[in-house]
Amino acid sequence: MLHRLIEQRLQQTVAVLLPEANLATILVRPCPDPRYGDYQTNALIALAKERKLNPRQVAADVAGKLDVSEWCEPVEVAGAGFLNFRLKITALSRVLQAAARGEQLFFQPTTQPRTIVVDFSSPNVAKPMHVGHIRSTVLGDCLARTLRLLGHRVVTDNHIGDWGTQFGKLLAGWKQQLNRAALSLDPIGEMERLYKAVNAACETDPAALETSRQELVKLQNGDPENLAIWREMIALSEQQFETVYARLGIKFDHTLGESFYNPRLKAVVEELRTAGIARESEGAIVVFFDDIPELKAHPSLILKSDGAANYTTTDLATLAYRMETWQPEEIVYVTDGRQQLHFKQLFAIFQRWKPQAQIKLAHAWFGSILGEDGKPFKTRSGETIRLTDLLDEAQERAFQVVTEKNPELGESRRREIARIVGVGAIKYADLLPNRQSDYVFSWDKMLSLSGNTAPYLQYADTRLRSIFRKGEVAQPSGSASPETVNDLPLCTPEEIRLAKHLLNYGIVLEAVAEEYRPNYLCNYLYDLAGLFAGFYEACPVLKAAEPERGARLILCELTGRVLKQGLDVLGIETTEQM
RNA sequence: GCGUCCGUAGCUCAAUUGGAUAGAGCUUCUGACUUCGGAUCAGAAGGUUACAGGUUCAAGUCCUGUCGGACGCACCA
Repeated sequence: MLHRLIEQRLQQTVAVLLPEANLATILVRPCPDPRYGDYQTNALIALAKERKLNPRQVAADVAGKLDVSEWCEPVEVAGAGFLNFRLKITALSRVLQAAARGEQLFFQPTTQPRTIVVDFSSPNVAKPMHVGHIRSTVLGDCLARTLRLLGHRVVTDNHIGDWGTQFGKLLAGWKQQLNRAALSLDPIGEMERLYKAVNAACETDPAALETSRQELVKLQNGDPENLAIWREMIALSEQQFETVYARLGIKFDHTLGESFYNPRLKAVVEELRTAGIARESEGAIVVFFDDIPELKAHPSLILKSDGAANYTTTDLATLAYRMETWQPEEIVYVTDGRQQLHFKQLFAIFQRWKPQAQIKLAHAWFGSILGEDGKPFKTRSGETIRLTDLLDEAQERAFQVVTEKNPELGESRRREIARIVGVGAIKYADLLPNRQSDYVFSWDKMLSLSGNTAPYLQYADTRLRSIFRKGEVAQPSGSASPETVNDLPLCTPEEIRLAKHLLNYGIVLEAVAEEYRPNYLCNYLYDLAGLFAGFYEACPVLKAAEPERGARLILCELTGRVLKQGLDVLGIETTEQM
């Protein structure tokens, strides 16, 4: 893309003027304010300060030697020593024409594809998927899609919670008070009821607690009856997961739950013991981090004093399995921020265990879910909002709006549009905030259909498509006839601003992948849709005379492609009508 | 007590990680030609970025302290 070409030329020039400069720091970025230019660099300021030179003088010297006239208007030195670059319309036009010919869509796939495992969603067996799962699910899916688009080999793995102490209570409840009729009607609701009932009993009745403990031990020892019940609970839960994922349009390459790793746990503990990484302490097997100040006060258990493994053990086994199976260069865990300490410990243990491993381990954590009162959104009885209910509500609200706006459409068509709008609104509401912010759950916010929301972006897309429909112009699909695009006049400010914004698509995709932050893409697309709306108001397309008409059609086509692909990366569908 | 994250417009949030005059949406107010779809657009109003210091050409962003909040700190996942 153009900013890269400018950057290369700048680096070449700096290398000549200041031979020992570190060129990796010489970067060209989009200008925050279009008044100053389209792209800028501030690297010369720091460079000059290091050498005790006058920054403005260095900037002026570089600007004097730098030849970017192929792409830019004369370079300007500004402020403390910024260089500002403003694109020539001819250069802009060339990039758009190349895109119209299908050569690229304002980004370049990576030249160094990596294998990246994305671990996300991870719901628990026998529990309803609730609003707490949606953020991991939607974020993880978006990151996986972004990395794939950029050309990486992505493996998505749903590490479901199908093992653990909760099964003691579930088994006890299942045996004592299972209602088969209720189970067939609403399996998750019935299993949740059983768990809550036994859980409540355990708080007052030590005998109930003991029963649950014994059921758990039997399960862990391979008791056939308990294993059969456990498998049935998993099967019922998986049906629920599939239903929700189908509605969200999300697929996993693998669903390997915690239980999958049971056979490997003993070996993990043994290896860590013999390697001297873990040792016995107070009856448990523990890893200490005396040499890591941050973790000094936080040792990590890998085997409880009762001989059972825990979360950390399973995660270590999972990590080892993924290394052996897929040889990834990177693993991204998308979970709640409350697990930060756990992942710091996990990564530290892994580093000692496999010091030769060349892998980037990343915890892409997100904020907690709060209630509308700002207090923690806890899953006490009756307080959970099921994901299925949330989706139903979103689609129903969208249906009312669709019906109001398009009463002439048939119901099934309106339902389909409502599905696309409703699900899109929920996903977007989850992707738009900075992922590290705490998440304030609010029906109105989640389901809002106005403002910076998915429906706004979807609406921009339908208006855009409608131009091609109305004009009976085939929406070119990447191989537009070159002769129609030889001349691409961009005259109005609206056209130019829109065109320039298109060029930055790739920068944003790379930032999303680099920092695991889809909100950059949300904001980019919102700006794109806004610029398109401004263009749409100011610049008639179909009524314009040639060559404006052709140029504007190409601008529409490219905007449509970026918008559609960008929304697709967010996991959001578009629709012809809405 | 220790650690992590945070405090930005009335409300909900951005700010590409140290860049130039801190931006959006919601809300309120004012406008938009018999218009390629008004789920739209143009404009107005709204700020001592919790507070006090410090670092430097430059601080919402980094450092110190204070106040306020959320979360986490060996046998849950």
